[in-house]
Amino acid sequence: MARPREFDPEEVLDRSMREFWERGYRETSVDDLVAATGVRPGSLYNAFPGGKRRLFLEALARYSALVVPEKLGALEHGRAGLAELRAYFDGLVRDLTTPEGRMGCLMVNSTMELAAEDSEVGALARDHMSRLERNAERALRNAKRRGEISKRIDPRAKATQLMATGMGLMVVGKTDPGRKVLETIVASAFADLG
Amino acid sequence: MARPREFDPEEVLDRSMREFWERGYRETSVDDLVAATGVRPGSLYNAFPGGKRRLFLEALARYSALVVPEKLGALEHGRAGLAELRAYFDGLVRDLTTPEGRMGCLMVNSTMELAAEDSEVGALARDHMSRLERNAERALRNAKRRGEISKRIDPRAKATQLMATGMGLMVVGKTDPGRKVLETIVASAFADLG
DNA sequence: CGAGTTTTTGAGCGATCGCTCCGCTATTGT
DNA sequence: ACAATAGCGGAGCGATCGCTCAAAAACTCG
Repeated sequence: MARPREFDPEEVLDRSMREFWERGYRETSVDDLVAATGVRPGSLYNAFPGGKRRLFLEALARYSALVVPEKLGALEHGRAGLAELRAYFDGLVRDLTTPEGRMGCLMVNSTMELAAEDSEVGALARDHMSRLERNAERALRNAKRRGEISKRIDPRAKATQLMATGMGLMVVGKTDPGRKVLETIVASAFADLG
Repeated sequence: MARPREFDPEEVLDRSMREFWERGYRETSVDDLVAATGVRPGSLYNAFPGGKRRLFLEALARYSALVVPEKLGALEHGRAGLAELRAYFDGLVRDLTTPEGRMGCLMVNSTMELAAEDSEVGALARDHMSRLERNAERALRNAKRRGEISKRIDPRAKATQLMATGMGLMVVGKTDPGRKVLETIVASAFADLG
């Protein structure tokens, strides 16, 4: 072959993801990425043909594959029930009340910034939401079967509502509203399950 | 005096607001504003000292003063009850299912784009949310007093939840999810009021 | 009609944008 | 050792960014 690469593309993707997460797509310049990764423009464009946008889309995919599962935690498990569902939302609230956690969710940020104009981002955004919805619905079904929640609950509808509640938390969280507000939102969404 | 202005500053503000609404703050260039308003850079900077950012902040204020009341409708009235509260959310759903309505709410868009970095935008965002919350709370109090909703409902907490639900609708709406999803979100949020 | 004041106009400032290209360097296969 | 190959380094491309400024123009005064 030839001269080997001096950087790890996955690490570059990781650092780029962080940059996009902190600043958003448009506000992150290629110079920012160069500074964050230590990889110069020529090498960056050689390793990621398609430039800044492709790098962003791959960073989004990586976020979905690595960061989201971390946030979902036990909820993304077939046996998850009410406790895991609630733990996920409590985790969101906890994150949003820390300084670094206020960057929110890269997926939601990107949805607001780009989903309307970039259909590829729009598709990833839809996938993300339906993933949250599916996990919530399964947890609600398990919870219902185990008697953890009322039989009156419609898992499908409630899962959709909880997904939207998560989205709402991300918006409200951007205004640094204080932990109590966020806790009230979650508590109210869970209040009618009993 | 001297040479009179050839444009109406309020109309310029209106058209600028539309531009920021459609494209967002960063994606709207001064050239875009010049094209949208017909006012050239020199005159624009003369009429709005502080440049693009000040123009944007004044456009935000104008949105809050003119567009938001239109969307709130009868809800922003002292006697509003359950019907007006529900009508507001039905209006949101209706808007989000039209092509032009998918630009969402300028206030929410700006919150996501700028609230974390621009404290002036952050303050306007907080004001906006507390305004929605106050209106919802008053409507819920009226509804409770009139027996339109259960006595078990806590108007404060439920108002906070409904405000967050509105924010969630704006995020979900960006993905063009179909009317049914949005209706489910609203219906679920209102389901436990009875 | 000037004198004085403010607006309009349009060129264009320096900075930054995403990106390209080429000479150099490091590696592999023969 | 030497050609072939591919990544590195970094200067710099044309375009666009937000914004400024001097000169021409349009008004109100005396």
